[in-house]
Amino acid sequence: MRADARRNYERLLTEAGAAFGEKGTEASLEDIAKAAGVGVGTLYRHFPTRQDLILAVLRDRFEAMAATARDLTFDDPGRALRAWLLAQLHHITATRGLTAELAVAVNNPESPLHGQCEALFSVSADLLAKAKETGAVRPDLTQPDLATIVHGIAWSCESDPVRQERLLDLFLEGVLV
Amino acid sequence: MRADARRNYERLLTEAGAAFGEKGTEASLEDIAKAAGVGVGTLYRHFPTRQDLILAVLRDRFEAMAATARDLTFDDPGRALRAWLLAQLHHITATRGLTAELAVAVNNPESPLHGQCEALFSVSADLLAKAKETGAVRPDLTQPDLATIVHGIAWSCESDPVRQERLLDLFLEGVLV
DNA sequence: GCATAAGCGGAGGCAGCCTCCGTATATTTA
DNA sequence: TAAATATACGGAGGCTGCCTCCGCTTATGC
Repeated sequence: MRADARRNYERLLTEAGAAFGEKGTEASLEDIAKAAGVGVGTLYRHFPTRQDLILAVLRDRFEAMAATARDLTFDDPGRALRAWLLAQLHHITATRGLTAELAVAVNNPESPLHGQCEALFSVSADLLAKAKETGAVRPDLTQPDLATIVHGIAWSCESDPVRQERLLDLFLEGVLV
Repeated sequence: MRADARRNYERLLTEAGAAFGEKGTEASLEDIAKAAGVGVGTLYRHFPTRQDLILAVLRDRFEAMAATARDLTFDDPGRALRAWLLAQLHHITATRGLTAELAVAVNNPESPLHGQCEALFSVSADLLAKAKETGAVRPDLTQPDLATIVHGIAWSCESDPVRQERLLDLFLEGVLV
């Protein structure tokens, strides 16, 4: 790839992330191109469809999430699991505007991002298995349960991390006495 | 309101509900007008903005939900609360495509639908108070907690009522042992 | 039946989507 | 270093959907 092409690609990705975060996935692609200082033609050559652009932005975010996962410490399995779920919440919130797309990627095996999801799933699955071994969580809990509820919580109070954390704890601890 | 106007209004509402359910809130308004057998002008006179149309559709759904609430039986408070949350899940699922709008109405006091939400909130609040009295739920649980988690669950597995019910029960019972 | 208030509908201006292709520039080669 | 060429750029233009405006139509009251 030519140097100018790579440069434009990066700038488009940056501006797209900002625009999607501000205005949601319906942000004008012409505006994104303008913000990146290129013509629409260039945008469409790099990202033939809006979906391609969205996916490219998400791919970046997945990297960040995978990095977080690698840095997790594994003292108490129950606490480790909670920490990981909380980290996911923060990442999803940082991906404001794309939460719905993220959820599609997670739930739909057809998604081109599903492969990257798998890596994160396996982190969840490992932590979950450890937590089950030590009896920290109920044995019928599954990794998809966790993925789904985390996305549900992240989406339903997208702009309020405090409430997200509260709902996560309610979920973990239960509501019925 | 003239008879023909009322007729067109109703038909537009019906078609809009169908279109939003099928294609989401971005469904073409011209298509909706066509499906209802009227010109776009008529659609825009009745519903000056897309938002107005969405809100009108939701208003209908709220009525249905309020009716469900009135029919609730109040034997065991814990069970009654669960039944009400489950009923909400079903209604939100039936409002497929508008879940996000619904959540906005619930969370944003500025929304023109917030008034109708209040009626439903008070049902939740009553059931919640009763459940607390009998010690069926933890005392720090709030009505907004419930509203938010229900929407999160409904949204995160929009098309799978079985998983919705499972997640609701996980939430109620808790995950940590 | 007529007058008129109320309602209808689609033409048209505008914005954003996406394609296409002439122009410009990075890279390779001699 | 300069020519050759592969690669990339960018915006004009066709298209679709949004929304407004206003001349035409029709229900309703007298």
